[in-house]
Formats: sequence, C-alpha cells, structure tokens
Amino acid sequence: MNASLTANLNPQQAAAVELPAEHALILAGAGSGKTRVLTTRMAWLLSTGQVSPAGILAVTFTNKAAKEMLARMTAMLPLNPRGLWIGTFHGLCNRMLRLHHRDAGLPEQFAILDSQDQLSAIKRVLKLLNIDDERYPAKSCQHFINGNKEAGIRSAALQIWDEHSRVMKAVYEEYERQCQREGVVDFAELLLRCYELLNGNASLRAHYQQRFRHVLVDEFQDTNTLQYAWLKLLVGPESAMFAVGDDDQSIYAFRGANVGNMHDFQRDFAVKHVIRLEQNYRSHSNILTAANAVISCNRNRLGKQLWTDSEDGELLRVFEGLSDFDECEFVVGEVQALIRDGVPANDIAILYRSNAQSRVLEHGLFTAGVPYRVYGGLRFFERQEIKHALAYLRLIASPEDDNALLRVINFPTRGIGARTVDTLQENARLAGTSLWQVACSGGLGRSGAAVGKFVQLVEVMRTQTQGLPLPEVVAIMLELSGLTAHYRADKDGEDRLENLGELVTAAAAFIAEDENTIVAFLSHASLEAGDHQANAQQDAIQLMTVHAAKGLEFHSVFLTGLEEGLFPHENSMSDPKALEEERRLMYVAITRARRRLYLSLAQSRMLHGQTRYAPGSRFLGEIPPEVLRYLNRGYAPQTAYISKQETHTPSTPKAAPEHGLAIGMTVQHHRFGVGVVTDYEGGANGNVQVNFAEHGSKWLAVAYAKLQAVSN
DNA sequence: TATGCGCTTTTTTTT
DNA sequence: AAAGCGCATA
Repeated sequence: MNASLTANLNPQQAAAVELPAEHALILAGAGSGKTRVLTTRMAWLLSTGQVSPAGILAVTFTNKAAKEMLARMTAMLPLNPRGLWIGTFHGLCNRMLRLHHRDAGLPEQFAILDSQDQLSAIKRVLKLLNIDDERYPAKSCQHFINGNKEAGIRSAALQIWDEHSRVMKAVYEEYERQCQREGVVDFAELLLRCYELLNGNASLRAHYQQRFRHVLVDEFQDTNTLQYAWLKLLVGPESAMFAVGDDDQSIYAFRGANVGNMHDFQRDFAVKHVIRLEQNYRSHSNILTAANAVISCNRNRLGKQLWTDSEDGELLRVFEGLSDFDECEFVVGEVQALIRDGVPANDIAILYRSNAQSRVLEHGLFTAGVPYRVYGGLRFFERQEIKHALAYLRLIASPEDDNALLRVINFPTRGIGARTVDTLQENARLAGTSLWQVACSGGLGRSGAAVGKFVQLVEVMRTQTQGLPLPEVVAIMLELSGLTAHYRADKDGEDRLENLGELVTAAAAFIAEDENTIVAFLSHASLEAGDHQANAQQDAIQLMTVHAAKGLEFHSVFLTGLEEGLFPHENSMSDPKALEEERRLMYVAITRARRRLYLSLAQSRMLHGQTRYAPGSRFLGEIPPEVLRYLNRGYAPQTAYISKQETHTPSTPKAAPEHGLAIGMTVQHHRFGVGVVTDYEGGANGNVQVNFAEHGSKWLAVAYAKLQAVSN
C-alpha cells in the first residue's frame, strides 16, 4: 500500500514523502510536483499508521490550495474531512479562536472584518479622535496597524518619537479598543490573537503541540513574521514540521512575506533534511532555460536549478509592437490561430504585470469575438449589494455590530441622514455603548421615528428568521430589508439582483457541507471572499496578472508588456530588493508555460492617459538569445546588452543631459529614419541609444548623429 | 438625499 | 483614460 503511494514519484519526491518524523524543508521548484509531495506525504503518514487524522495540521495560503489538497488527499485515502486540520492560516486561527474564545478574550460570536470593513472601522476611529484625515489617511493607518500586527506588536508596545508616531499610536490604540468593544476581529488580528492565545496559555499550547505531531506548510516562502511565530508555537518537541517552498517564487514580500523564514526555519529547528525538487515536469526545456537564466541574475537565493528531461520544444517567440494596440493585435491574432490549431481556449493565458494593461487586451479580444475571462477584480463577497446583505445578517446575529449597523441603517434609504447618524454616534460615545443600544433607547428628536422603525425592522427580521435554515433566513432578510425591492427598482440593478439570488444559493451550498449558523456563514464569507465566482467558467482564454497566475499552468502563455518601467515596474526599479522580487515575478511568469511562450512588448504605450516610451525589459535581455525567436525584424536583443551591463555593474546615476535629448523622445536620423531615444551616457560628447523603427536599436555618438527632435 | 462636476491618482493581493 | 473622492448644488 505504501509502495503504491510513492510508485509514481521520482527519487527525491519519494524521499521527501517517506522522511522520518523530523523537521524538513523541501525546496520545490516551479512545476516540480510540490502539491503532490505534500499530499502524498500526508497520505503516507496516515496509511502507515504513524499518525491519525487528528494529528495532522496542514496550512496553505489560499482556500483554493487548501481545497485542492483536501481533494487530492481524499482521492488517495477515504477520510472524514472534518477531523483534519487543513486550511489557510486565517481559517485555522479562526477555528482555534472559536473553540477557545473565552481564553482568547473574544465573544463566542465574534465577527471577522475584511479589509473594507477594517478600513471603515478605522475611519470611524479617526472621526472619533478628531484626526485630520488629510495628514493621516485611513489607508495609511490601516497599513500601519496591519504592519504592526504582522510584526506581533500591540499598540501598547509602540514607541513615540514625534507627533506622527504619537497620532498613529493613538489611532491603533483606539482601533483596538473599538474592535474589542464591538467583538470584531480583522484578518491580522485572527493570527495575532491566536498567537497570543497559545503564547499566553501553556497548557493549551502543550495540548496542541501534543496533538499535532505533523505540521505541514505549503508555500512557506510566503509566510510572514507572525505566521512563522505562530507555527513555532504549534510545533512542539515531539512534532515535526514539513515545510515546502520555493524562494525563487517569493513574490509577496511587498505585503509582508518574509523569505528569510526559510533560512530561519533551518536554523531555529536545526533542520536535518533539506530536499530539493529540481526536476520540472511542466515545461519544455527552452522555457526552463529561459527561466533559469533569468532567476540566476538574482543574488540572494538558496540555490536551485530546474531541469527537465523533456524535449527542447519551440523557441520562445518575441514580438515587439510599435504600440500597445499593435502588441494587442498580434496577441489576438496568435490566440485565434492557436484556438484554430486545437489548443483549448482555457489552456491559453495572457499575463500582464498590472491590471490596467488588461483593458486594451480585453477590447481587442472582444472585438475579435474571442471568449475570455479576466481574473481578479471584484470578488463575489466584496460586491456592495452582497456586503449590504451580509451587514443585515450580521445585525440579526449580533445587533451591537456598529460597522454593520452603519452600513445599512440608511440603505435602502429610509430617512436617516448623516446628521442623525452623527448624533447617534455622539450619544453612543458619551454613553460608552453601542449604536444599537442608543438606537433602541430612542430620544433622537425628529428623526427618532425613522431610527425606531429601523430597530423594529431588525427585530422583526430576527424573530421571523429564528430557527429557520440559513438559505431561508437569507431570502427573508433580502425581502424585509428592502434590498430586493431597491435593486429591482434600479434600472442598472439587474446584475446585483442576480448576485443577491446567488447569495441564497451560496447559503444553501454552505449548509450542505457545514453548519447552519449565520455566524459560520459570515466567517465563511469573510475568509473566502474570492472563491464564489458568479459566472461559471466556459471555454475561454484566461487574462490575469502574473501574481494571479502563480500556481497555475497553461499550454500557451502570452507574457505581455515586457518594458522597463512596466515589468520591472517603475516603483521597483530603484530598490535592488524590489528588483529581485520583480525578477522572481518574471521567473514565475515564464514557468507558467508548458509548451509555448510568447514574450511581447511595445515601443509606445498609453499609460495614465499619456503615451509613454520605454525600452525593452532588462529581463528579456537576460534570456539567452539561443532560445528566442524574434518574430518581427529589426528588433534584435540589444536591450540585452544594456541590461547585462546594468545587472553586473553598480548602477551609476546618469549625468544630466547637455544635449537636450531625453529618454522617450522621438528623433530623426538622416540615414536611419525615425526612432525613440531609449538611453544615453555622457553628455554632449557621449553616446545615445536610439531605437529606430526601421533599423532597430543603435548606439550613436551624440556629436555626430545630428539627431533632430520630432514632435508628435 | 441624490447627483454631478472637477480634482487627484494611479503595482502586485490573500485572508 | 478612467475611476474614486470631496464638495457644491438641485
């Protein structure tokens, strides 16, 4: 039986699966069968009787990954999924906090704030403290609070340096108080609270350490400081931690992920088993060659070289368009050709660095009648109509939820204006109670009647839905609240109505596999905002950012917008660390392709309403020319030589131009025609690099080239 | 309370 | 170019 589990694994994979119960770090390259190893490891542990399902804790970052892991496990062994602790960091912390809410200092029915809710909660704090939100924008307070929570720092521990730090500390402090008073918890709080629960409660900690003999972590390179600290508390002297990650695919440092955790893990736990999974089963060899070459330009790596025994495959196709429209036209044409050749549409992806780039592509695909699907954007549970509906549910479950009350007290409008809400908040502040309590006690003058009716409405919703199955609760709430009527009356409300209907369906689906409580459903909504997509996937090509593509693979991939300033993004170009992250992003992008990879760029592009000119991405220049095939003439990989220089010599600040030329400027040359200035060095006696439409990119001596500016 | 105009601001994103 | 936001007006 054990043999059958590892039968189809390569020696490294099998070794990883069958490691003894000791700490291990698996460095798993892109497409090397990481998830397979993780799930097989668990199945092996269970089937050899080393551990019972209750003794396993497996952590992932996304619900999708958790679901996939569970699905693959149950395919290998029949299991009751309820006994297993497989989930996201947040999901597992939520589970633990619900079980020990008293020890954690939380009400049994605590609500979870998503980022939007958190932001509005912070706005209330700013208002309460009379803080100038020009100088202290809610967004930056949110960033500050989350940053500190992820570093495990409470407001009380903050040092005051100046006025700014004093205000930030005050905001954080009041925000903590407010959340505690209202019984709500934000995402970072789920982790921090759970960390503190275990840290401050030795017997509980010992209990879980005893219980979880095997702690398995997926995408370990993406863990932040707090997540790692939480793991350290859970892993006891008799537990083994099995961490799988790829430092080369760490693309979330910008939001707090700490790749250094991989290194720290080896040191903190004296890890004896480090296994590298370097054989790639996904891509043809030329694609891997490109990926390896690019990533090898990074300095800080744990070191790993992907290889494959598959054939070379095609060369990577490079297309340089004159404009973003030109690039788009090319992409659309190739997509159509691929589909004609029988590549399934959903096995084709168009990737880009930033969401704004999707617009042109969407337009092109739409015009050409190619079915496509854009990933990202607004998620189901984040839509305003859904948030409104959830707020009513939250009020039914716990009326003291001020955030929820504020959201819907006047939606649909019922004559409770900003003034009334202000008075309500002021009275609540004075009395030190919730808005709901104040609303119940009346005494609000002219608008008191409207508030009274709202209180009644919530009461009626609660009594009428008492004890009913969740989908019915949702349906009744939608009617009584007036949400359905409101969107029915709205000429543009059709989609929203449909989504509200979908919410009832979601509730039905939820009780089919989980509990029948409103609170559980609300947690589900906060923690799995993304999973519930309203429109099912048909056979359509996929458009998404490179970030969103992580973990996915496609037969053919179009990597678009390979220009300096776009990819790498301009905000990352001055910081070497950020630049390395961009390069890892490039590595992730390249390794998404199984068979065919297109690399495309445009000489000019509409960006922020302006036409911008940028030279080709340095990353393109880091790919060995032998694996590239330039589809349109004239654009040999000159960018390579510039970027090679840039990569290997410390970047020197450019001297101020004395010749009046600037990067992006269109110029005319007597022999080479029209081109765009892409670089220069030295002053009037120096050189200038011009990318000519007809003759490609050239370095010319400024003094002799006699370039003339062309206005456009 | 709703609407519309002019102003600003543009990475990446899960939970 | 487009979307979000604050403020003024109907």
